[in-house]
Amino acid sequence: MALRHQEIADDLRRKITAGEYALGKRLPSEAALSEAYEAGRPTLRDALDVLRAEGLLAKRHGSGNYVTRPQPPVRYFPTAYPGESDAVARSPLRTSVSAMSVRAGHEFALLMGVSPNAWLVKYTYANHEGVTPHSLVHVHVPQTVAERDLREIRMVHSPWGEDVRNLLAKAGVRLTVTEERLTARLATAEEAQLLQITTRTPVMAIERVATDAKGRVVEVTRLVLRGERTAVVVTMPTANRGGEVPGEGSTD
Amino acid sequence: MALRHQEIADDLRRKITAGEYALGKRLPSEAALSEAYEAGRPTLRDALDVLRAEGLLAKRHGSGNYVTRPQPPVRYFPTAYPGESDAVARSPLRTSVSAMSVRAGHEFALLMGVSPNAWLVKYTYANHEGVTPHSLVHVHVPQTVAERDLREIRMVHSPWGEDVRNLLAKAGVRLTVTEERLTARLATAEEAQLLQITTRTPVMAIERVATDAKGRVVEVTRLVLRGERTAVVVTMPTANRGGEVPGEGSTD
DNA sequence: GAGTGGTCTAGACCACGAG
DNA sequence: TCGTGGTCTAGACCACTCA
Repeated sequence: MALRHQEIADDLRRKITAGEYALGKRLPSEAALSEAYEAGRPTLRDALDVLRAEGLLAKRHGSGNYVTRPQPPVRYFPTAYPGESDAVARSPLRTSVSAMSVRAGHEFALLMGVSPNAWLVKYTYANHEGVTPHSLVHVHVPQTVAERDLREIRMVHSPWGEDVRNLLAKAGVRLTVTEERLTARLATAEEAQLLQITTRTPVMAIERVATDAKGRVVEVTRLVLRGERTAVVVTMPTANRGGEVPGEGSTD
Repeated sequence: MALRHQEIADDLRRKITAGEYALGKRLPSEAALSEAYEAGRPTLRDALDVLRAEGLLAKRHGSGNYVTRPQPPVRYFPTAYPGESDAVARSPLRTSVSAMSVRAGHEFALLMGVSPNAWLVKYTYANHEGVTPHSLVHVHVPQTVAERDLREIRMVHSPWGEDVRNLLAKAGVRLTVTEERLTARLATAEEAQLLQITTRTPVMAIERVATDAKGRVVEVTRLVLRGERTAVVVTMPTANRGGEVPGEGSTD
């Protein structure tokens, strides 16, 4: 069963890659296209959604649908180390940071093993790719883990909150283990508004929990990244594996 | 600006969590609900999509919308080691495997540094969570990297293709580095059909590339996992970090 | 066969953006 | 101001499920 909006997407994709609709040019209006394809506008919009997800189209509200080329995605490396923190120079993102004090609340209390009334410092990173919002980062640190004021961030070394880790390091906090939990889901209504996307756009949601030598959770960070504009890269050496096939010694 | 389908979703969520619609019970039909809310059916269905993404609803074509509870997501660990491969016992997934020989083609030729005409062994893993398809895994291995026949897999140790790594290990191939590249995107038409989801469902797409000591790429695996049913967990020791704040020796 | 969800058309009104 | 995309209603037809 061929879906109508897929058929239309296939035809438009062909025309785009054939150059019939040139790079940077505006497509005919959705009304005109839906008439040309003898389709309803929702159906035609579903077709455009397919091409947008492929990076071939960009929508501009009030202006039109424009032909684009897929761009290489922004790369996110789990637990990037300070040594790599020229990341900000290589990153295509512009980052702005703010900080405020908040109460832990039940959710963070559970995660961090503190009282729900405990004070946290919450850093908010907003990353933009050109003028387009790309990702949101919220870093939470208990106000008690460092004696000096953590609120001050002079220079952004990474879009992903690495500066807070640097501040923690300077304050003598040694992180031992960082666990990251990644899911692919649709944007919530709030995220959609902040990232200027719709709730039908996939995002990569990451929860990062860092623990110090005493087992205390000293950083909980939540990241929401535009899914189709982000690649999470995990590189692991396989050399230190056991090397044995389990349950089979030399069954050659 | 409050969106109508969000308002309806909020109201339905309230009724579900309040027990007005009990767990396991069927909701009124979409036609009835759209009339009750004085909304169009597409709008009502958008509202149901929100609740489905939250794990509160499950759709059954021809039957109805049923109240469910969010289940803990399936966990995927990048480059799980054979030592952990009782994973299959802990996993809630049922796995079936098949293998076939295929030509590399241009895409894999580029990735693996082989000729497009080279033969690969392609393993396909289909994972089911109960009766629901959860994920698809395609493992590609050059037929030349191992002398023995790789086609035979006697027992599944992991839903993610770990068995192939075990076979490689037995054949004397030592993997040194594995890189995984993760993105969140919408399902393609083909994936949607195989996973019994719609093309508006987010998936976690993973490309895994394993290299041996000689720098050869000996395994390329593509995984497509239902996004809202999967958590990728990355745990990294932070102890072996440089520990220095870059560019600032003792600027205290 | 009756009822359900899956998809589509037709048409409307609103919010945004450029001239 | 006017054309654009964003959202919504109304109604239709088809495919699937189950009694």
